[in-house]
Amino acid sequence: MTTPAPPTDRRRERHLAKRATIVAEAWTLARRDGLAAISLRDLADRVGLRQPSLYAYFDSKLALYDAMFADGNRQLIETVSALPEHDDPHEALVDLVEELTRFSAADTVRHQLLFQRTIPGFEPSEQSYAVAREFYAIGQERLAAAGVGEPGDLDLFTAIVSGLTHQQVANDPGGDRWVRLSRQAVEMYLAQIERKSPAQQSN
Amino acid sequence: MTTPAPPTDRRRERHLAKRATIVAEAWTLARRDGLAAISLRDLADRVGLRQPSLYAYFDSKLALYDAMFADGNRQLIETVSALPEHDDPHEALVDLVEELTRFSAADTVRHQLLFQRTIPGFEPSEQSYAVAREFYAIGQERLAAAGVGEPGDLDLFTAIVSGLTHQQVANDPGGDRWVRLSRQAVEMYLAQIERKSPAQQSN
DNA sequence: GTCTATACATCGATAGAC
DNA sequence: GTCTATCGATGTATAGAC
Repeated sequence: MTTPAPPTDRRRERHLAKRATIVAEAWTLARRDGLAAISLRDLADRVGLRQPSLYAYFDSKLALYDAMFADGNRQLIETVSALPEHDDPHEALVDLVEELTRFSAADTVRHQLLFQRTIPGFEPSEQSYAVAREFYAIGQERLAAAGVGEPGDLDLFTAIVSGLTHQQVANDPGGDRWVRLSRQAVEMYLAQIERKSPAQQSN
Repeated sequence: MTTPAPPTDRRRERHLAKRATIVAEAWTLARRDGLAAISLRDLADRVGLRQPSLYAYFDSKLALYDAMFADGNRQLIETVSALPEHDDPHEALVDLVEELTRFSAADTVRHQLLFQRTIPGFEPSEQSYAVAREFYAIGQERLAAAGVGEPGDLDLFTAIVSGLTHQQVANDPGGDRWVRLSRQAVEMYLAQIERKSPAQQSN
């Protein structure tokens, strides 16, 4: 996909390290100029290379976006994995939603790449998409712990989360206007689930 | 902003008509290649002009995006204005949300330009933004009719609508997976409002 | 208003030497 | 792997004829 793997482990390690540096610098550039406005010449300069040399690490600009997509999703997994354990699955869900809204608010272009289809021609590769699915599975787990499993209920939940994050990013980039609504949104959602099919427990 | 208005009404009319044609063709191009991938040379070809002649209608590419932004918002206002009247403000709200989700699903790039900040450097002009505010006012009116007025409650509502539309566009572009959830989402929302501050009436 | 012609800077991408 | 050199295409803009 990107380039034939170098022969020795040493070389391979160096190669991957440099690749990571390039991706990190690409995020910086994207934050400054916009995601679609990343210039490969600028990027190369910032990592001590000439523009054509980038092609030793990425087959194309879209391949760079793909690496950023995978990277952003790994950050997402790391972030939600670091959340403290909770006995109460409802509270755990509130924590999750608040954290996701903060995560998006913290980096507009990251949110843009991960959750919006905005770069013409870009579609995540199978490998990168697998990382995204891994995150989705974590969310699904938390929902299941709160007693939510119906497909339609899951869709409603993703809509709520995506709505909070999107509004936060679009209308209050630095702030917490929609972060503060996370708890209420989760309570509203769980009440709706409960209303539809009352569970036996409610401790 | 764009070009000094032609002297006579006849000329002005022609000018505006051609401008509208260009904008319409720009939408077609955006749907085919992506919003950020519109080429002014392509666009000029499609309206029977040479590329420099486009500058008789738009000062820059960003000015073209601005015209598209205003155009899309006018379509939005037209769409929600065409909704049938309703005695029940709750039902009117359901209709509105369903229609908004359908509207977004019907044209991904239009949704992208209207509701996501995706084009580097683009920011709506004051005039274009006024059209967007006009639409927002309509929505606010409908909400007020349903007894919703608190700022936080409005924010929660915009999050729900933006979530439904975004998920519909991103994960089921041609379909109605989230359109079908609109009614449930509105009922969930109104129940939450009612729970917070029970109203005197409930007819 | 529209054209031809032209200019400039920038861009992603490739060829080929080392 | 990295370089130089170069390609074709792009957006932007202007001059000047008609």
